[in-house]
Parts: sequence; C-alpha cells; structure tokens
Amino acid sequence: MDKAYIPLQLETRIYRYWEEQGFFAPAGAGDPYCIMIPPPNVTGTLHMGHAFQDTIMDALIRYQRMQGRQTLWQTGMDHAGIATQMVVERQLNAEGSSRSALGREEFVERVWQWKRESGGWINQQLRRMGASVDWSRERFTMDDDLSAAVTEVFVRLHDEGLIYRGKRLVNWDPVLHTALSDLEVLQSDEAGHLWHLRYPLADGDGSVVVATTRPETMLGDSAVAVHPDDSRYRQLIGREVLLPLVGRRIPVVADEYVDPEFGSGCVKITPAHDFNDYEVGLRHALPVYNIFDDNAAINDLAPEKYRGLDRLLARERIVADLDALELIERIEVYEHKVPRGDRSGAIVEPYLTDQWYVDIKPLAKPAIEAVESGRIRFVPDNWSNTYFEWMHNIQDWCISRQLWWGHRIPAWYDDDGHIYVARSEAEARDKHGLAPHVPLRQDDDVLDTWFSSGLWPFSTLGWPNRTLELATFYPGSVLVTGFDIIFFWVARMIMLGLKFMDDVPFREVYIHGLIRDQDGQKMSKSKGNVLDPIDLVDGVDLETLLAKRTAGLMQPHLEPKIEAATRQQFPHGIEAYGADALRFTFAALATTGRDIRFDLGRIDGYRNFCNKLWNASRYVLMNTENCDDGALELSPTDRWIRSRLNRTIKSVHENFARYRLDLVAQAIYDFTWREFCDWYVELSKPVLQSPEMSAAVQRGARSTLLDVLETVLRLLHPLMPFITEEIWQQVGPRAGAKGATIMLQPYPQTQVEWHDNAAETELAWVMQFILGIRQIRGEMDISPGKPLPVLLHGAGALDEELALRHAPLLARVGRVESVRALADGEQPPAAATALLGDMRLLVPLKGVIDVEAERTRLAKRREKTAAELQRARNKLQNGSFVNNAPAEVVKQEQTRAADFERALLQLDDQLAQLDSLAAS
RNA sequence: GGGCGAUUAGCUCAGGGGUAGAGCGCCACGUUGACAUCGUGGAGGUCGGUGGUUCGAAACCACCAUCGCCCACCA
Repeated sequence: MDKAYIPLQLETRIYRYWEEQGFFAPAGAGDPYCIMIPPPNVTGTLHMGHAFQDTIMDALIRYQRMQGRQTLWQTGMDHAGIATQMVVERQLNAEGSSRSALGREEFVERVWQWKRESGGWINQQLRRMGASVDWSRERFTMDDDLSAAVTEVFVRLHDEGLIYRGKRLVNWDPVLHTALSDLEVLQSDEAGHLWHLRYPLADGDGSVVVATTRPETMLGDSAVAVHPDDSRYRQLIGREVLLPLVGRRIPVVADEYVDPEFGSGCVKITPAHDFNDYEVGLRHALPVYNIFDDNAAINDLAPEKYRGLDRLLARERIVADLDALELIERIEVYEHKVPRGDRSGAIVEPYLTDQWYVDIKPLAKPAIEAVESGRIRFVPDNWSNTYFEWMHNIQDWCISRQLWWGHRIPAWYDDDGHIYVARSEAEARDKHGLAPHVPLRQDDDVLDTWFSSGLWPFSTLGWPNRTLELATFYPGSVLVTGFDIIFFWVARMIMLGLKFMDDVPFREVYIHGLIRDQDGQKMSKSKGNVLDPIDLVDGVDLETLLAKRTAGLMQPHLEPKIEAATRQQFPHGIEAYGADALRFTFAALATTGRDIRFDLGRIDGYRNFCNKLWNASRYVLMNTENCDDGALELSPTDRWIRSRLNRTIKSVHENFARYRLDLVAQAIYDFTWREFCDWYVELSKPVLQSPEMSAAVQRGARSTLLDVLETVLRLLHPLMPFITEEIWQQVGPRAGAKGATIMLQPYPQTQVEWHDNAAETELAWVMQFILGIRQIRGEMDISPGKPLPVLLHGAGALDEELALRHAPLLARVGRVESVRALADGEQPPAAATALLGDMRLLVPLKGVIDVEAERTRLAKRREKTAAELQRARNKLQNGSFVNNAPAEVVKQEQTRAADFERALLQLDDQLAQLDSLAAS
C-alpha cells in the first residue's frame, strides 16, 4: 500500500471495476430487498441533497446486499415537465428563438436532444459518489414502456370514472401559460393594499363599501354578498348595485361565507377569478364573467378602455378612474398572501378553463388506511401526521398541463367536441366505432409530471406486464426521501400503487432532513451558497468555485457579496476529500427528523479517519507478512478486542434497523480509532516486536489484527465503499476470505464465542494502569519518552499477577521502566500517585518531580473526589431515596460512595506523605 | 388560525429518570518503527425560562420565550 491515502484515483478505478463486473445487479436467492431511487430531473445536476440521499440509500443497499438479500436499487430519471421545458425555452430565448417559433414537434425534438446531451451528467456524479445502482435497469419516465404504463393508468382510471374533464377554476400561471395543481402554488406573504371601494345602489339610494386586494377583478363582479344575519345590511338583500366603470346591475346576495367582522361586512363576488367567489356564485346561480385572457391581461368582455392591459396596469387605471369618481373610500396598507407559481414565480390567477382531474377521494381512502394500519410506516413517525393532515383534506388533482414536454393525454376529440379516451387513436376509433375518415384530434395537453412519477415503483418493473421483477421487487422495502415531496410524490405513489398493484409500494418511508449551509441557510443558487458535492469529493480551486457561484445569477447585483463570502469561507478553494469522507460525513449527520447544517469541520475529521484506517491497515499488513498456520494462542488482549468488536457489530445492526446511520457511523468510528488503533494496535507492538514472545502468542496477535481489521472493513463498507474495498483486496485474502470483492462478502454478525467479560475486565485494568501513568506524566510535565519506575502500594494478589502478566505491555505502551510491589510494612517513598481500584501506583519523585506540583495535582483530584463523595452521601442519607429507589440503584450508589471514600483515603494518605517528605 | 420541530461545551451535534458525551476548535507537551490528515495530557457546560410529577428531572408533563418549517379561502 502507498504510504499516503489519496482517494481520487483509487475511487474511480474501483467503481469501474465494480461496474464492469456487474456487482450491482440483484443476485442470489435471498429475500428480496428493493429501493426505488427518487428519480432526479434528467437535465439536472447532483446537489448536496441528492448526494446525502444517495449516500443513505447506498448504505442501506450495500448493507442488505452483504446480508445476502437479493438486492435491487432501481435507478432512473424523471422528465420533469415544467422544469425541463423552462430550461430549454431559456436556451432558445438566449439564441433569439422561442418555443412558438419552433413549433411543437421541433421543440420537443430539441428537448430530447438536450436530454441526450445533459442527461448523462447526473449519472456520472452518482457513480463518483459510489452509488451501487443497477445501471442495467435504468429507466426514464418518458421511455416507451413507462409511457405505455402512464397511458394505461389514465385510460383505466378514466374508464372507471376516476378521471374526468371539467371546466372550473384552476391556478393559472400566466407566464408559463399552464394550469398548476394546488401543490405547485406557493403562498407568499407580501406587502400590498386593501382598497375599499364604494358601489352605488342601483336605485340611487345610498351605496355599499367592499374591500379587495385585487381591484381589477371588479370588472368581473357579479354580485355583492353580505352575511344573512347581519342586521346592518338585511334591507339590502335582494336589491341591486350598479357596478361602477362597467355599468352592470348586480344583486346583493346573502351568504354565510361572509364574515361580518371583516372590513365593512360586504364582499364583492367575482366568480371567475376567486375560488371562494366561485362557490358563492354556484350557490346563487350568478353569472361568471371572465375578464382575463391567458396572459392575465384584460380581455374583450371588459369595457373597451381596459382591454389588453396587463392586470397590474389595469389595476392602476381602475383605481385612478374610481378615485376620479370619488368611489375609493380609503386605501389601507395591507400584508397578505400572494399565490405564486413554484417554478415561474409569477402571480397565479384563478382562471376558468377545461382541465383533466383525478377524482382523488376514492384513491385517498385506502392510502390513509395503509398508513393507519401500519402497512406503511413513516420514519420518524411524526411525518404520518403531516401525511394524514393533507390526505384528509385532499382536493381533486388537476393533472393536465398546457406544456409540450411530457406525456400527451390519451384523449381525442372529434369536430363535435366529443371526447374519446383510449390507449391510441386506433383504439379510440375501434372502441367507439368511428370510421377512419372521421377527423380526430388528440388533446394538446400533457400530464403533470407527478402523474408518471407516481407510477415509478411499478412502471419501472414492467407493469402492466406481469413480470418476474414485479413479482420479486414490488413492494419495495423502503422509500428514502425528503419531506418536501411527501404530498407531491409519496402520497401519490401510495394511492396509485394500492390502486393498480393492490398493495403498498413500500413498507417504510424514511424521511430525511434538508441539507443547509453552515449558517443554517437553505442552499440556493440565488444565495450563492451552493456546494457541489463533487467539489468536496474531487476538490475545486477558488476561481472555479467563484465562477460556478456567480454564473447566471438572477440578481446580478448580489455578485460582489457572494464573491466576498466565498473568498472568505474558501480562501484556497476546497480540497479533495474523496467520496468516502463525504459519504461518512453524511452518514454521521444523518440524524432523523431534523435539518442538517453542513459543517466542513466534520468532513475534515472524517477524511482524517480514512487516513487513520489506511495507516492502521498498513501496519497490519506490514506485521502479518509471514504468517504460518502453526499453533495459535489468543492473549487476553486479543480476546478483549474481539469482545469489543462484537459489541460494535451488535450496535451497528441495531442502528441500521432504526435508520440511525449517525449512530452506525459513530459506533464504527469509535471502535476503529479509539479501541483498535489507540489500544489494540499499540498493545500488539510489544507482542510482535519482541523476540522473547512465544510464536503461538504472536500468531494469535497477527490473526487478531487481520480478523479485526477485515471485519471492520466489512462493517464499514456500506458507508465507505471505496477505501474498504481497496484495503480489503489485500487484507481479505490474508485473513482467509475468498471472493472478488468486499461488496459481496457477508456482513459481520455477532459471534457468541467472541464475547469475553473476563478479558474486558482484565484489559480495563491494563488500560487504567497506563492511563494513570500517562496522567502523571502529562500533568507533571515528564517527557513522554522517559521510562518511569512504578511501585505498587496496596496491591492484591490479582494486581501482582496482572502486573506480571502484562509487564511487556506496561513497559512498552506505558513507558514503564519497572514494576515492583511494595512489601508489607515497606515505607513508600515520596512519589506521584495514580489510583487503580484499591491499589496506588507510585512514581517515585527522586527529584524528577516537583513536590509542590504533585501536591497541587493531588489536591485538585481530592477536591473532585470529595465533591462526588458528598453528593453520593447526601443521597444515601436521604431516607426517601433509600426507601423508594430501586434496590439496585441504592446498591450502586453505595458502591460509588465506598469507591470515593477509598480514593479519598488514598489521596489523603499520599498528601500526608508529601507533607512529611517536605518537612524532613 | 391550526400542526410539527429545535433550544446540551466557543462551533456542529449525539444522548437520555440516578456519574454531562463526541468531533472540530482551544492550551501544554511530543521526531516512541502505521499515521503530524498523528500521539499524550488538559481547560471548557447550573443541558432556553418558569412551574409541576418524582425519593431523584437536563431528560417526563404544563405553560412561556426565541428560532425554523408545513398546512389553511377571510375579501
């Protein structure tokens, strides 16, 4: 092995090897285990959230694969209708062209072209992260077979009456010119005004005042509403108002919807442009006056002077005109919710159009029950509340989009406006007996992207065909995703899976947090705080990073600020940490149910961990070159580390089961560094490097080094696949493992014969001995290299036995020159002290040590011990504690008190000796 | 207006009815035959506040404060 750990080259080499060997495909006859990747946007790039999510999935997949499960990680990409269409349109605009200039067919061809160019990029990034997805099964939502599944689902739902076409208000995005589902509309708090308008009564006798945040909609008013019980307005009900500027006579109606407390208690009703008003209009059979065109400009139904004006310009004119007529009662500054399209950012208008809808309640009911009954489990569980909340209040799903990129709706129209839904035009003609000469025109619209992603768990496996894959891998085991798409995606997969597969699409939904920057800010292009995971893996220089962060900003004026912040945080760019370090960092941060601040300090530390593992492996390899299979004896040290490893394995399995990858990472990290490297490797040195050790004991140490390291590599592999493979290629065979890759080795299991309490107790004694000496050394400023003589005061038979048995370890690791027990009655010399149970370790001072310094040191320890003792005594003197606490807690407290008491006596005794020494 | 989450060392975070934890950072020492991307020792916290339950609360409960997120048609 090279002396230095350099991840870049080995990681790419190893990934190529795995892929070429086909290790990622499901294999064996084990219990199936399947994860569906949340398909990323085909033209997108990998961001930190993806990298985090992919790390979690890959860890689970590799863990289960090593457990012998038949494991499928289904990969693929989403066509992401609106997002992709916008990207390509922007490209066209930059070229001075446009979507409409190209026409539908050419535009769609252009999108496919762009998909082919950029679509591979995210896959390269996935590979760089080490994702063990089955590339041979990669799917795209617009593949022929997946598209066929979409059509099939649409037709079946339609034939069952669960998809219908209806004219009603939708959220209309006047920039993208498409309808949006409720989920695609974000409500943002914005400063605005509340205009109080005065409408004269038609008979000239008085007026009413209505309030609105959108005065331009008054052109479409068809009534004024008051609450039926509002005594102020009871006499107005049934009378008419003369709508200013328009001149229309509109009725005053009574409706419970009106809140008498708000504003004047009178509401203008605009059924065509407000969801509530639409309902009121239906209840009172009011006419619907649509006054917008699809750009949200005023149309020809409005008075001529406003026609063609954009809604905001129209607003200004109308307010001015009403003001001139003295019909503005007052204008209030008012903060209110403004609905905006999640992609375009445009203010969305309620707009009356024909759209396709899914009648969702019949699908929602079993989907709710599936989570209630526990057939699907959310991890952490509190997300099920969020799910229920939305599912219980679910509205019909508008699935048609006025876009060109997506699945064309399988509906055809004849010249009379009849609608024929079928799998193809031919089927439509066949089904409805339409002659070939009857002209049919397919619906221009495409389906909401989530309609096809909702089928992902079964469309990727071959549905509607009854494939072997479907039988094997549906339902999937767990869905790993962020909370932001519980409604968009998770809920819809559950509904559609239950509907078409008659079973849930997955058993568990693991919801992870959002990756934020070091200040807790959401990472976003416009904030200029985005980190590209690949930059952390392979490194990036400052100039490239700056260019990335400032290119194509929507608000160019932020550039200097972003540049300054970036220069400050990364004065030298970002170094190459390698995929393993980044993955381990993600795992260590993957605590459930909370967002993650990505802290560069952590990745630094975990890169160091890689280096530690690398070098410990070099040590093991160097010291196990000449192994023979002669008789072998395991020392207490060997048995101790195996026992500790066993505990670690247990904890790793438990935490995988709970999706607590942070605790998995921590358990392995602590064992590897704190126990294996810091102690076992050090303790093995005196055994392997001194000639007087027996060959059997040396063999025991060598085989333990190999066994433990080889096991750690397998344990760690799901989190750090590359470095573990690289090292395993050498360590595995030497440890007796056979196979071409660590990926397909069995995952470590606990072994009862490794469990050894006696060895753990014995080594605790050794470590405490060495720690005591080190403490004296550190606090008394004695050079770490200087060998020290140690006297045992008050040693029992067992202490003497252990001291003798482990003398080589104490000598080498503790830098102890000699150990001798004081004889009975022998006067101890002036010494620095450490406590080990009932025994005192004495390091004779002999001028090496400053007596005053030792006194201070001991006094400090005494103070701490006395405080602890006092607390324990207080407890034990408290009658209610002794009477009420469980016996074992009381016993434990008594033991503690006794220990402190003994320690205190030892310390007092030692302090007295220092005094007598100083006096003499 | 409803719901959820967070508040523990300078920073990022685990933990959890009985002894306050890790990593990073900080201080001191160190060329020990794997590793300075390291080793050894050390300093550092009345676990957001108030009340309650309990023999015992940082942990459980209630309320409050601050921060964050989600959902909701008050014009």
